[in-house]
Amino acid sequence: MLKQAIDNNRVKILNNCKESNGTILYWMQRDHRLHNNWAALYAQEKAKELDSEWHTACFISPTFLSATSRQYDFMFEGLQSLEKELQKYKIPFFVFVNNPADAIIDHVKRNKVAAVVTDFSPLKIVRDWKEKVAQHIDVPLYEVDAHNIVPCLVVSQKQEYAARTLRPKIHKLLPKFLVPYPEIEKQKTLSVVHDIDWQKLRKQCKVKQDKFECKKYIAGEEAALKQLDYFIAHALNGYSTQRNDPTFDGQSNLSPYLHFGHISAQRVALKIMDAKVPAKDKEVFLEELIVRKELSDNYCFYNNKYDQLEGVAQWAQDTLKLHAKDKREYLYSQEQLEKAKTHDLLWNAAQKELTSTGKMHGYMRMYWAKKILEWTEAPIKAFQIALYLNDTYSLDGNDPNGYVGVAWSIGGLHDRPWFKRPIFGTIRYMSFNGCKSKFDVDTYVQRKVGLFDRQMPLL
DNA sequence: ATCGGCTCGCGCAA
DNA sequence: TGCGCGAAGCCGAT
Repeated sequence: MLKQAIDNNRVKILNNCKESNGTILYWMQRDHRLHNNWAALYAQEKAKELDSEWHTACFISPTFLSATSRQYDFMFEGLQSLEKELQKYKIPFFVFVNNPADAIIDHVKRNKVAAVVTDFSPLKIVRDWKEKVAQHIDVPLYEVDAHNIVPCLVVSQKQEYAARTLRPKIHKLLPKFLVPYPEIEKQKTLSVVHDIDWQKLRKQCKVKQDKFECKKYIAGEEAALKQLDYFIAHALNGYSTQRNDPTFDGQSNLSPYLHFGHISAQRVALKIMDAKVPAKDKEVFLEELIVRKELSDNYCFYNNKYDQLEGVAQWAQDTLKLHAKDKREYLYSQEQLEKAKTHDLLWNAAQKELTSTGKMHGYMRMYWAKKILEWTEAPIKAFQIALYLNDTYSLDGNDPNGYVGVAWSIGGLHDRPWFKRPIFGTIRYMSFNGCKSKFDVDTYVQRKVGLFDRQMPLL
């Protein structure tokens, strides 16, 4: 009997097919890493069971939602470092740029594949691909949640109302799932040797060229681990009080790495728990890393209107409708906002931080999105613009976290109603004066574009 | 500097 | 059926 390394609750079979003879294909979709990856470990385990071997393949869509060159360049950088790691472990690696579903179906037909293993994503487009693949291949398609510590489908079977309803469910299951990972083993021989022409593949992608100069960060697992070490050494101590001060680089800056799966949240959590800092700081960070992040997957999985304002609670939609005709003191177009041309220097600085660094400080993200609601003619329009800007310019754009962040800011998602105001109704309001009382607005505003403190390793 | 009110509804206790 | 309390606040009173 083989040792069962993976909790079977992490695995879901998406069709009714039986395994045949051949290799195991790991369709790496969301989590671009070899180590600390339950989907890769499951592929390895399946291969052992069949006394066979496993391969890894990425099927890159030529376009993806609102992603542009900045996210694709970062992703390709990560995949190139992954290629080297896979070589070390003698795991064949294939990369295709095509419609993912069609490309996988084709690949499975042409090769002797015993089963396909993939990772988990709550996004509609990815679920559609998987459904098509599941129907058109004649071998099993296994889905393994490699992204969440407590698997999204296990922790809750419904859309959760707020963090407070998900939190106890996560904490109850953490001892079962927050465990160290087994090792990936080297395969005996690299059975398929082929060169990947990265430049050619990148050219096959049809994403738009970035309109703004953006810092270039080093992608991949090694860079992510460096960033994590930097955060633990310099900013974790005091995190609970300093994280909401955007003049201070007190955030982990791990979100681009977490988004592309260059680093596993589970590994981050285990490392944070070991750090020698006050318990309160760890607690606050882990709350954000685990509860709030996994709440985003919960929302997107159980609410298929996650990318529209219509997805939020009725009370929030009602209150926004009631205030639809309220006078807007300032009205800006998407283009004015994109170019950071508003009367509010604080808002402009946040927008420039986004376009020039590919990240915006977490606290500013809330203020930024709420002001878009205040300065556009309709809440639906505000939602669309905020999502467009986030998904186009944030390195972690097109992620459940982004959808939920915008829905929280503009649609009161996972939040409670607050004091009535024009335009906002009972959606929580945030003000310039509030920022002024919390941090030094001038220091934040006066930072020149490109000089925001971002300790992520530069390319 | 600190406090209370604002406002809705889930989940649990009774 | 009642009650406590919640993902990040604001504002005015004290």
